[in-house]
Parts: sequence; C-alpha cells; structure tokens
Amino acid sequence: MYSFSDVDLNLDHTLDCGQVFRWEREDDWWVGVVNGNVIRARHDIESSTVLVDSSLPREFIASYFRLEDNLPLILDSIDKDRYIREAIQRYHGLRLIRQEPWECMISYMLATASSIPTIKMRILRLSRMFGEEINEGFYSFPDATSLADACESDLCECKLGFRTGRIQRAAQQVADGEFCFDELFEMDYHDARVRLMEIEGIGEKVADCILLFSIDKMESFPVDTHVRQVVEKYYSGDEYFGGGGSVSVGVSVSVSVSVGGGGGGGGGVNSKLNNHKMGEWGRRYFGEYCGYAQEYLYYCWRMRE
DNA sequence: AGCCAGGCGGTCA
DNA sequence: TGACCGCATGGC
Repeated sequence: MYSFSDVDLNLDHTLDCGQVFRWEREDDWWVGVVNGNVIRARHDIESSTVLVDSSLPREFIASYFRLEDNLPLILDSIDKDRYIREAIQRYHGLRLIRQEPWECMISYMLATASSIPTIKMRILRLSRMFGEEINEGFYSFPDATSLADACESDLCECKLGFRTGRIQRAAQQVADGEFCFDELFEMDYHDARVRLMEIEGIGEKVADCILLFSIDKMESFPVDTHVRQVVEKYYSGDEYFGGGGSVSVGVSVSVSVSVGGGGGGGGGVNSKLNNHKMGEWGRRYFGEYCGYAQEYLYYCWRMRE
C-alpha cells in the first residue's frame, strides 16, 4: 500500500473524466486494470492523502498519475478566460493519466462514434476474450499478437462494428514491429501525429488522444463532438479569435500554428471552424499545455446539469 | 422511431 | 477545401 501526501490529485475527476476506460468506482475505492495489474486507489480525507494498493512499483504509480506534472503552473498557464477558469476551479485536481500506448491506441480507435459506456463494454469484451485472467473477474488488456492472430468469429463476438477490421490490421502492424511506439516519443507533436495517421482508423482526433494520453504530447488538443460544442458555445466571439495568443503568464508558447491562411488580420475568423481549424485554434489559444485545457473543458461540458 | 455517441475514409462538386 | 455518406452498435 502506497501513500501519496500533498498531491493535487482528485481521483474522482481524474478517473471519471473519460480519458480512461478500465476504472470503476466501488464504494470509496477506485478499482482499475493497468498494465496487467489490478490497482485500487482511494482518498484518505483525514490525512489528505491518496492511498494506492498495487504490486506495481511506487514509481510506476507516480508516473501513471503524472504526479511530476506541476499542476498549479500548468493550470495557471491555461487560465485564459472565465470559462476555463470555472472548469479549473470546479474540477481542480483532474490530472492527465499516462496510459500504455498500445492499449490507448486501440481504446481510442474503438471510441469513434461511440458513447463512453459502449467503449468500456467493447474493451471489457476484448479483454475477457483475448486477455489473461489476473484475479477472479479481472482480465488484462490483450497484447498486439493476441488481436493480430484472433480468429474472425471470436473478434466479431466483441461487437466492435465497422471498427473490427481496423483493429486487427493495426494489431498486426504493431505485432510485426512495422509500427513502433518508441519512435513517437522521439518525434515532435506534428511528426508523431502524421505517423499515427498512417494507420487506417486513426484520424486527427484519435491521433491527438493517443498523443495526449500516452505519448506525453500535452500540446495536443483533440476535437470531438463535445469539445466542438463547448468551443462553439463559449468561444464564438471575436475576442477569442484575434491574433497573438499569449496574454499573460511567463510561459512562452512554442507551438507554431498557422491559422491565417487568408485575409491576415481580418475579422470573422471565428465563423464555423471545422475540426481541424478548431484544433489549431485550441493549441494556439491555450498554449503548450492545451491538452489539459481540453480535458477540463471536455469534462466540464459533459458534466453540465 | 429516430438521434447521438471522445470519427474515419471515400466521393463529388 | 467543404459537404455529405456509410459504417455497426448501444443508450435514450
């Protein structure tokens, strides 16, 4: 049992916000399957610490929850307006999680045009069918070889819909070594994104999720239907779409993005951005930690009412 | 019954 | 480039 004291980590927000799919809350404990292990975690209110029950090394747990991220600094750097500030205040302690890249890739390929409960169900079925049983009722996420070699009828039982073929072909590329995740860590955000999008079934949104949640690219800003809605609602005014992104904060933004295209400084840039342009806007507006901004906005929007 | 869900790939103008 | 469509499945 590990004890982490004085950490800005809210398990409820972090594990419920929709970035991970293999955690469930059971009374006071969060129970999840991570890298082939069952992990239990809960807050101890009295001592204001996070307790983690796991046979994995303590350093792994700290890395998984990204405890090395300087959350106050990050949140301060994305605190650009009253909308994001509301989300930051309401869900303070939400941290990005450092997922295993292979599992993250398949999970978000499965997430296309699906609700979160449906995604969780698909991953559960895949794990039960092709993973290893850890404890009673808990199954590891299947490795690439298992999915690459899966027979068609078994895979079809997992009800992945039109994603079935994509998943198996991606698994074959990973199993063959034709696709290597290690290379992505060496690339910058844009190059790694292009590389991921060479895989059938990975577009801009899925690539951004993989980069943000498993490849340490916090300058990634995934635009899905929810983010599209929240940006259209709160950020449609000209004041958010003018030139020069950085307002305050001593963090220099090194994310180079060309939004212009035509017209230069003309107004009306905000009219009906497509998903691609909205991603570019998000990266420029929120800066190098825009991935955190995206996640706070996403969760806040999903929890409205 | 019809629409939406952490979209993508293809086509057509 | 922009708009539209089909793609399986499940929840409301």
